[in-house]
Amino acid sequence: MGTPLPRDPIADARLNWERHGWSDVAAPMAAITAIMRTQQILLGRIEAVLKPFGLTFARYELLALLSFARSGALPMNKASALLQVHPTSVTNAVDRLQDAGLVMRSPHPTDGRTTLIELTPDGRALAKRATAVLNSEVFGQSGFGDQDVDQLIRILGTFRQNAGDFSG
Amino acid sequence: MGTPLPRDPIADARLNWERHGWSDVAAPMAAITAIMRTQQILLGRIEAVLKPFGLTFARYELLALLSFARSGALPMNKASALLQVHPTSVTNAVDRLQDAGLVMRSPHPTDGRTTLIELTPDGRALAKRATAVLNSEVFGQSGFGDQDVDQLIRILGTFRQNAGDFSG
DNA sequence: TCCAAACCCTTGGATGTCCTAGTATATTGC
DNA sequence: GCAATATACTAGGACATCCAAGGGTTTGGA
Repeated sequence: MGTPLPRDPIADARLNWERHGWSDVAAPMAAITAIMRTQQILLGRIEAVLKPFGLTFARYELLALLSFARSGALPMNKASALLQVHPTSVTNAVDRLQDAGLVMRSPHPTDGRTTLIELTPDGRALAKRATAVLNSEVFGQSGFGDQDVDQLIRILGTFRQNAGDFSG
Repeated sequence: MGTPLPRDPIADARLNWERHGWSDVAAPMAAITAIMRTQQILLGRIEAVLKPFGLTFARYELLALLSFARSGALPMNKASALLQVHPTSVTNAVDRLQDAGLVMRSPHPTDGRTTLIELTPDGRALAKRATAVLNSEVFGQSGFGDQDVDQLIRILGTFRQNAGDFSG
């Protein structure tokens, strides 16, 4: 995985698609495959930055979400919905963050079914430090031009809305 | 995860970034987060289509790659490089495809270190059928406009090249 | 020639994601 | 008021990914 390939494997796949008579879907296939690969690269960069903090991307996202909540606490199901991940994934992340002393579980005051996730002072401080490094090392050096960033936000925003992510 | 949110969570995150004085990286943060989420949606669609075939995306990618190789066989390390995944992931995928009778391992004729992965007739037939459904159900209904597809291929292609994926 | 370095694949361990069930609590309808 | 339904979280299993380490093979310099 270290050495660059002499040719773009996705461009090659697109040519293969066209050679097999699937020209009508070759371009979207290439675009979708490129999204998959780009996500993989970006996730790798993010995880490398977070590793010294003992965080993974999944755990960081939860910490960041909590740090933006006014009370610093959210119900599990709310976090699951906002992060767009399966409830069991939130349970998993909370388990580990709790072991690390970064969040606490507390009962919901009126609904006995609901568990609140609450940021500890340590968790809030770590979220702040991790965000600062992420901003400077990843988001500030994304490698996308300003106009391309705007294009991505527009194209992927439309896609996510059509996919039913949000109604906005 | 079923009900659409009333607001775009990524747009909200961008507003939070700006409110905290990180306006300079708020847009790339939103673009990168959107890529992560879009990948998640697309992967879900792909896996749903492949499930009836007993395939996952990782295993399908390997089958498709082999079906485009002239001899129908590739060394493990070649497959790892072309698919841009860790060698152990290829080992894992080959194990399961071999159990399903879709590929075979065979020794390299001249290099005793290398193992060749070879498509069986069943594997070749399944790859063909799965690709047909993927083309019609996913790539043919991507939800991206033609111009947006071209933009994505351009933007992400540049990004991947700068990230060292290929030297092309 | 010969041994160390490089290379290739596999195993074992850790993480994360999802799915299917199962348990506990709330709400609704009769 | 009590049973039926709905909701919220947890437990266990299947997969995929990566890293670290190990054993076999090849290559190249001393």
